[in-house]
Amino acid sequence: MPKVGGRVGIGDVAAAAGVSTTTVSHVLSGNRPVRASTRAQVEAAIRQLGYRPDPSARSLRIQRTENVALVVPDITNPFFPQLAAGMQDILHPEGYLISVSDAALPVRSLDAVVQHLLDRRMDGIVMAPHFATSVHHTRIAESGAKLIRLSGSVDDGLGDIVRSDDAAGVASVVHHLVERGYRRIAFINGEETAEPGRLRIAGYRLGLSEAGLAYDSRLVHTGTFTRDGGMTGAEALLRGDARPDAIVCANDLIAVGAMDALRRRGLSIPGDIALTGYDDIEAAALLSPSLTTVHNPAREIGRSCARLLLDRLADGYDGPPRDVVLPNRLIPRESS
Amino acid sequence: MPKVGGRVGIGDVAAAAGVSTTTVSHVLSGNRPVRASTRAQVEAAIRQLGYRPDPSARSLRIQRTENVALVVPDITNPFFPQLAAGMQDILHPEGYLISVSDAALPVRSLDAVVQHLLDRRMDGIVMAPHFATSVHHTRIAESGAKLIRLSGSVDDGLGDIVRSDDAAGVASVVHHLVERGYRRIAFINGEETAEPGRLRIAGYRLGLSEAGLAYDSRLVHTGTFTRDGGMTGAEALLRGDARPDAIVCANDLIAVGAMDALRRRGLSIPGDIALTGYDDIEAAALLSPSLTTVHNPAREIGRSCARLLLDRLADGYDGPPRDVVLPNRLIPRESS
DNA sequence: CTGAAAGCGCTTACAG
DNA sequence: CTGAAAGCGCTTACAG
Repeated sequence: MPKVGGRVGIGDVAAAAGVSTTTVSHVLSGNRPVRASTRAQVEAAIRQLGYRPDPSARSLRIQRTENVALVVPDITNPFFPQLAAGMQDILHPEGYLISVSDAALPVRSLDAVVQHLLDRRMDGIVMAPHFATSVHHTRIAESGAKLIRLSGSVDDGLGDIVRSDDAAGVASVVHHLVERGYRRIAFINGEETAEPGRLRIAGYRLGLSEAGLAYDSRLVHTGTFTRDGGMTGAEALLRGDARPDAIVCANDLIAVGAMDALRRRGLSIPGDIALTGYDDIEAAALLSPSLTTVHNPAREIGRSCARLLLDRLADGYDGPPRDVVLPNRLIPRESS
Repeated sequence: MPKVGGRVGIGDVAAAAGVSTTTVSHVLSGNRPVRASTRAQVEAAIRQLGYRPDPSARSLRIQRTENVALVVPDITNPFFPQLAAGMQDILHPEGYLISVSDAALPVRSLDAVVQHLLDRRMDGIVMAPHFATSVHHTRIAESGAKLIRLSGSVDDGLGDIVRSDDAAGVASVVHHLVERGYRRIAFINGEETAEPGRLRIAGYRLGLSEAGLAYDSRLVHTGTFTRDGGMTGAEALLRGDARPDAIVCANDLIAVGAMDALRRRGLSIPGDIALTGYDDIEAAALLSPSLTTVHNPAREIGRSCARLLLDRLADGYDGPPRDVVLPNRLIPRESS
């Protein structure tokens, strides 16, 4: 029975089983062979006493916390919970705990969040914020924590990268539209200063050229990744002298805004103009018509991050940073 | 300068400042007065050596981890990330780390998740899963971890409760419709076996009676909390002999399904029939017409949970469980 | 106002 | 195959 008024420790187990704490420890860890009969006695004592190892004591001794952190720019953006769920799929069964930190400016600065996590001696950190700089990455790497990022280049040697192939995703939308018979395919982009903006317009151009279609700058409008951006963009395209028969939007929010504009003009989707988005937010399936889009494999990205981390944390991988690129999936719906 | 090849510990600081580790510790904690000049020397040494306390050593000594866990049934449901963000608003500045665990069946059983968190010696646990039983709550409370729940009764003495007032929320929707001139107000519910189902229909009846309107069972349809449920429910109401002029839905997904059904019949919203939802999911604002709904104060709930936890963890509150009820906010939009 | 020392509960080199 | 003992880096009663 458990001691009154005190946690049962490895010493209690040892006493109950008539062995040393050393042996108890080795039964638990499997780090060295233990005679079967001894092991059985120890295991019986553990069960009987309800012994549970103390993680702080273990961490102090082994100099690892077996804690992993996920830093996101905005936990409220549905992409990130999916990422977290994917990480849990892999790391939970291995006994790792995942702390999620939202570095939402201006409430919490990324500097402070990173410092906090390093102070807490996280074994691994997955950095999702797009505004993270090499300063942050360097600080993490120097602290000894393993680093995984969602964008950037592997050349700095600071850690592994996992990402999805946005350009290929947009290109697959273009192919889908071409197959459906559309030829005058327009593109409404968000900010081109952002990485997604650059990658997605590149995908649009790639898709066109693969389909043998010419790039026509009159069919391209650059704005913001918002509903307003989509409305403005669609109106500009409809007023222009090169009228599109399909509009590819750089994200779903832009597509919602474009849908507003088309509806106001009395145009039918996809009858008069086809429309596509990117991201597959929840609303994409709920709109009428439902929106053709590309599903970002957030959960899969999370799983990959976790596997790369585990390689380094548990399996002793210590090679050069790896760059994992995951495919995106086209989700055809009513709007195209 | 930091020792080569080793973490700088409290002993290094003590040596550099020419004091004992006891004094260094007290400078850090403020647990006993230290002469100003001594403190200054210690602080200088800390800064110079870049000393950072080791949380495992501290936890081992003080028998607390300063870790808090949030357990959710599905991190992918947008309510829960908001909850997590609210908790962070309060707990991050206090130095607490928040681990998020998704007890999504059948992948991870709640039993296993709870056990895992207790093994990790969490100081506090916020339990959101609706399928948590008193067995789980009892195990948590007995382990010494502080428990906060999002539903249930405070009478079991197992921990604090934070919730929003769903019944009042639905009642406020009914009032809103009555003010707008609607009188034949129908209700489409989800499963009445679920707590939200029970609370929301209660709110509907409350709203009616407060407005002096009679309850008419022909205006009520019970189904599931899904888009399909809404479609089926709306069709049944439209076929019935008591034709409504407004439909209150027990959640936004039901409202989306009802919108499908109305649209198919060629009915205009809100011209022919007004429509409202509950939850304020992202899609509610993106639909056309945008959906009048009730915003669940998820972030505020998270903040309240964190404050109650902090009361018990840091401020020594040890009184009886508290029951915090937060108001919901009506979001009037185009559909009503 | 300050310090010497015990001890939190583990893991692991060292020894047999 | 097993054990005695050191030590991870802190905090805090005890003493002065």
